[in-house]
Amino acid sequence: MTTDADDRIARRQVDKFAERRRQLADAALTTLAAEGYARTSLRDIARESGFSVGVVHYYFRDKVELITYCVRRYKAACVERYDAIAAHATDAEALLRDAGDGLAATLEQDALMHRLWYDLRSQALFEESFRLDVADIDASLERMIARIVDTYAELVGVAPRCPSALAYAAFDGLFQQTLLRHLSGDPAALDDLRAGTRTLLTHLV
Amino acid sequence: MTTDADDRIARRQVDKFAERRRQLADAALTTLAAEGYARTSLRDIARESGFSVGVVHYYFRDKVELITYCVRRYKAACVERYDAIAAHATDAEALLRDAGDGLAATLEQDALMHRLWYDLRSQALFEESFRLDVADIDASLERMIARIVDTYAELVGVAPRCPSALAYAAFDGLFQQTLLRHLSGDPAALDDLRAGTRTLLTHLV
DNA sequence: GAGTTTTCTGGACGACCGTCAAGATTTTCT
DNA sequence: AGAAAATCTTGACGGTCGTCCAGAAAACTC
Repeated sequence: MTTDADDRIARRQVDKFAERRRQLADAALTTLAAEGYARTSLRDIARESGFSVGVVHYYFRDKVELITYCVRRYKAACVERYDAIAAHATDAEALLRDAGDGLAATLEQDALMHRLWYDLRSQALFEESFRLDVADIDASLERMIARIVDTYAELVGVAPRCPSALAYAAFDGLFQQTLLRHLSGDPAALDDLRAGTRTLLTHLV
Repeated sequence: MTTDADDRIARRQVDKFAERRRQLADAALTTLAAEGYARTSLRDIARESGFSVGVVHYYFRDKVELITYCVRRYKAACVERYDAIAAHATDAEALLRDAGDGLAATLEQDALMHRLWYDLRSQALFEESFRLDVADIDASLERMIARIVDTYAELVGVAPRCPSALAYAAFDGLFQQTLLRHLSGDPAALDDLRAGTRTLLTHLV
């Protein structure tokens, strides 16, 4: 049987392997965010990572496994980011402001990642390989919006008036349209997102 | 100078050339709808059209010109389809019903074309070549939603309470989420679109 | 230090891509 | 009927793609 020292050594190697996979996946996400799914090759990803294409194949069975791993990694980052939005508001007005500011902040700071999200969600309609992971992300996003809507409803002392799927759809549309405008250079886009968030929350609750 | 007969002959040839371009573009749209932008090659399009790749190159300078022409052709079809939605309602309840039924009908009948639309809109964020045409389509869609919202507002005798861009964003999100669900086989998707259309109209006006 | 294991490189392969052009075929004109 | 123009086919080209693998280099073990 192996000793604790054996376990520690084996564990260190496993951790090293996993750490390299994360590193490669981060290079992949960077390239995907910059170029889009359709225009990203394994050679591009390798170049971004500083390793050869052979290393990508050493750590991932094929391109599909790498992309799927990336989507899962993206999801983890997503959940972390969104759970923080409007998490501490204690009155309705503060929540309206924090929700709008939170969504505007994440859109501005991670515009290219959000663009990638819509790209991948769209690609998932044509390719099976990461469709379930994309659906998981959508479900997380819906929960985030439901949390904000429910919290707002509580703070104004009413029950929410529409299903969480509809609220999510409306916010998703607002976010996506704002992203398009922001990426086109529209200076009013983020303020319109804040105002739109307020309008949707007050009208849908 | 040319005679009338000369004009008729030249015109017939120009028409023949344009007709072949439309035919090739329709084959391209069919293939794009089935496979998505990323996975569609000129060879695939040629195969769908029944002509060789050389014919595609005879009528279009390159792939970019073909895709751009397709997007414009798609836009024309879009505008025609959407201008008919809820165009004849004479009371608020009829408009709510017609708008929901119209959006549900077009989603159901042209699901793959709508999927293509979201694919192309997403691609337009990464490639310049058809970005302006995609923006034109978005503007048409916004006008369509604005028309429906304004008509509803008139019928209930109030002014609309939110900007057309926000109304369009919310409807676009609803439509897209419904498309995702419909394509995944969710039997309730279209009914939820009808219900969601009603909720958005009544709450945003 | 030698042997073993892990990690990584770089070249090759077959397939596919967009584009081009010579020439065949069809259509039109005289 | 023959010539000209228009239309179309087919093969080739250079480039890119994902994948594979022999072997080099680095790290590790004894």
